[in-house]
Amino acid sequence: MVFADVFERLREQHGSQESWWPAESAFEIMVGALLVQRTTWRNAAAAIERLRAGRQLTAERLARIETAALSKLIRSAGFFRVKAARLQKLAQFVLSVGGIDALKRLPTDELRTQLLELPGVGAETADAILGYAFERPVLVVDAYTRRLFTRLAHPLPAPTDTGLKEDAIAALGSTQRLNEFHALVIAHGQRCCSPKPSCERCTLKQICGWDRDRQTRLA
DNA sequence: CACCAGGGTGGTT
DNA sequence: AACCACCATGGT
Repeated sequence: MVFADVFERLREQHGSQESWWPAESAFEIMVGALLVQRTTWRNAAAAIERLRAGRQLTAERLARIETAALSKLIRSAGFFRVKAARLQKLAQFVLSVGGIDALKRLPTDELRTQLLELPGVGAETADAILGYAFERPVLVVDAYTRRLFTRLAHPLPAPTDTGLKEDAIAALGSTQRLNEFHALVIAHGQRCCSPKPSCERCTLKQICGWDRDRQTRLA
């Protein structure tokens, strides 16, 4: 109930979010999911464009390039040394299983388990890859999602990640709607509910939970 | 100048 | 299980 309601109201406020994660292949989305960690999409996209321009945006090339050379290409995404090593592990993994097409045939649970074994792939990145690269019906729970639903629940306890995922899948159903929901939550978090002042500028305060706030720190 | 961005990991209490 | 430091660039 809550999810479908929030979804509609976020859409009213921010508009539909189609093709929010632009990419030309599933592999490119996997690369982007690692590069965007704790950075802006702008900086991650610049790194992807440098990889593309250098013709390194394939599993074959990323698996073979020197780590130092790779880290220079992705410099703009930050944490470039750790991310370079992680990208190479990802590329090697894709090659070892027989390519992206082999991964597309795996059941969602099994695919998720294998993704989580990769260095640098935690719950959020795994779900982003599942949802956007492989179009599986999952919810990406990130810091924006937790903040929003913690505020909505206030003063009740914050919902758990697994609870949010189950409810979202039950309420929204399709991969397309789940992905758009995630995009809407981020658009809302970026344009409206900033971390610190807690929704001073929000035009739909009911969504942020600002109107039910009791001077408590909600971030 | 401080703060933040579409996290994950390893170590400490 | 809850914290903590660390990774590092680029925009505001």
